[in-house]
Amino acid sequence: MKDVALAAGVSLGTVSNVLNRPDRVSPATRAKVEAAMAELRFVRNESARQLRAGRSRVLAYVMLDGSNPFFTDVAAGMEDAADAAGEGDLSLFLCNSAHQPSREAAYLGRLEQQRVQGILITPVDPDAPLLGEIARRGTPVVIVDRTPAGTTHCSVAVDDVYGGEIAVRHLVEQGHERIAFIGNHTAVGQVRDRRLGALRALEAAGLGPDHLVDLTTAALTVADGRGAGERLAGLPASVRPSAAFCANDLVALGLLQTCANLRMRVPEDLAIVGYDDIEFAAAAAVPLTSVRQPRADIGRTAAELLLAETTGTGHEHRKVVFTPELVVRASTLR
Amino acid sequence: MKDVALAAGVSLGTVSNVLNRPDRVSPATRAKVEAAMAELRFVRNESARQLRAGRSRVLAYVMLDGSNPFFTDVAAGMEDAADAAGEGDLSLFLCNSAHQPSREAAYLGRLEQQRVQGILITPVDPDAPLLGEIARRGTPVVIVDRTPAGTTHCSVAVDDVYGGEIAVRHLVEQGHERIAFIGNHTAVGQVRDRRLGALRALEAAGLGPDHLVDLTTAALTVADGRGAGERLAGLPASVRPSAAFCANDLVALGLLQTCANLRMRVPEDLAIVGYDDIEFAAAAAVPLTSVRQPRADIGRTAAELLLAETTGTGHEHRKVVFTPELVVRASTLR
DNA sequence: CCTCCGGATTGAAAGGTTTCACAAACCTGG
DNA sequence: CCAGGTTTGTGAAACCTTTCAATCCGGAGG
Repeated sequence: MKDVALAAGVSLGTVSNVLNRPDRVSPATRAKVEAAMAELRFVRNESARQLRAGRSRVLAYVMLDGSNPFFTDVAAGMEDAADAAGEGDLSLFLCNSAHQPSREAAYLGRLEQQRVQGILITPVDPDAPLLGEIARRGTPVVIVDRTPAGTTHCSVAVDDVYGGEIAVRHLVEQGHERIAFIGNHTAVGQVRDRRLGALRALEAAGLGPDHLVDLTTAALTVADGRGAGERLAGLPASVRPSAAFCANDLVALGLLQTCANLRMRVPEDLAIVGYDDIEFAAAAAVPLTSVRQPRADIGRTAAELLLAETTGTGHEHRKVVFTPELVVRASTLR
Repeated sequence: MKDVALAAGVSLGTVSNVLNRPDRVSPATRAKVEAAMAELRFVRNESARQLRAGRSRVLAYVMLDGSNPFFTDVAAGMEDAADAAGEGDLSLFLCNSAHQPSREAAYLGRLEQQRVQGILITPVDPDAPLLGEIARRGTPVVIVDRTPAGTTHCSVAVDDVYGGEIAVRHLVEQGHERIAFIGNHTAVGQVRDRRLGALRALEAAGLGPDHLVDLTTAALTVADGRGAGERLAGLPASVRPSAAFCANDLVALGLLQTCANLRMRVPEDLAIVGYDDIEFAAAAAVPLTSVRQPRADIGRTAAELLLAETTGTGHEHRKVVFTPELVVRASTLR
């Protein structure tokens, strides 16, 4: 900027004014300065800018799994919200923790040091103390697609119990009485909630919890789905479920693939319900019945909550919960 | 840092030493300083750090399409390379241009102002002058999965002509003589090259260019594939191709879906070859024959080239070209 | 002709770190 | 006990902006 000022024959302050308050400077000077900037190939230094101004124009989304289309769709919703709100002055950076707590922590540290305007995150563990600390230190954090126990952040999630419920209710209505649950459910969290919903639906139909057959996987990938499919096929016919409810679509697609390999017909031999309704679910071997989450809305809402927190005064943390819906396709309709 | 220095009873320079050269400071003082940092919840200010130090510890990948698993897999390869090279001191931020030149330009501007260490990009237009300007101004740029005409950057790409060639050679070997090419080929670029390879394979088999039937799409999405499928099905039997080579897997999956809807059997009525071999290709309705690109290697190599450029002295720009391979599955085997 | 006003421009401080020359304290061996 | 060397610690400059009070200038009003 000093060089530009020199070249244009004005003071440094004027160059800054051209950049930040162009209306405060006469058209003639502005033209001179702009010419000098072009001439010298001036590029603003964002570090200095941010250091002095104190604020940053960057949001970040720390995704749990960049290779799962669900999260990239959520991210797309955030981008829309940021574009709409920021008047081109706001950008969203994506970080992929790939389920690794260490990577997640590294990104969070970096973002906090960078003094980003706010952090959106689908965390490995929504109750990790680190998230609360960051929020307390002043960087707003919004939890996406998870529900934290505490009240230090806003969050946006989907009613997973209800999602599980409608999935299994549908299967029961189709006449299934033994249903596999395929996923990595733990004591808390999303997958547990989906399973809980499944149990509720069974109960509502007068079927006990023993009608749910757990096939536990390590994670929720296509490969896990394939493995679970093989285990399922290996069960004796007397106990083998006639339907499977998968904790996400990747697992369901893997399961579907195993079925194709083993010549099990879907839905005749096995009905399948997935979760997330990613784009590929509709294009699958047998188009997949799935529980649709409003992906873009989740992202958009999360970004809006974050922006409200950074701009608004007297902010109250909110927990938004969306309601999923069942999309019925061939994989459950005989 | 001033506060920390005060609290620990040392000078500001010492605090900096604890942070940057811990071996230069005695264990006792270091402990004092670290205690003060913890007490005061000190978070380093990256802007000031970068302003003074001049260097940044951030790489960025500007993806063309975040919702295409191909690019997220490429990004994963980059992350691995960054982790390996940076000793935890380097992070990769992802930006999604979503095919929009304006968004791409906005990200590039932001990244340049941020003085990131380097930019990886799959550009909308690999020959856009902006990229050259950025490189000339000093931010290294590596072009990913595209081949720029000029020589201002390193680039990593895949031999698309060869990819098209092996795809269509395979179809010809399977006895197909009229082959649809589904994609948005233009005067230059990737899709054109794949089509060119297809023509070569036909020629090598003694079949003229009229044996390739162009079904042109607007973009390369699943929806485009569906649309192309409907057009293809509408062709009179006399001219309808018996096989289709799709410019990417998303298109192929869309096509496959239309086939299922219209009761066209794959591969009996229509053989299909995709491109990219994304994970979902194997899990599709009929497992998809596809041209596999070494996605993670592309990303890894690109990041390594970028890092070599930033660290090494006397850097020469290189263009790395990988060779794709055909993965044959049920969609072409009758 | 003078005063006053408003818009345009200026100059300097401030923001939080790194770096480097330098000073202080300590240790070694003679 | 001292010269010389090593280890620790210090202080100030520099990095590039933004911001704001202060100055300048031309013109309108009296």
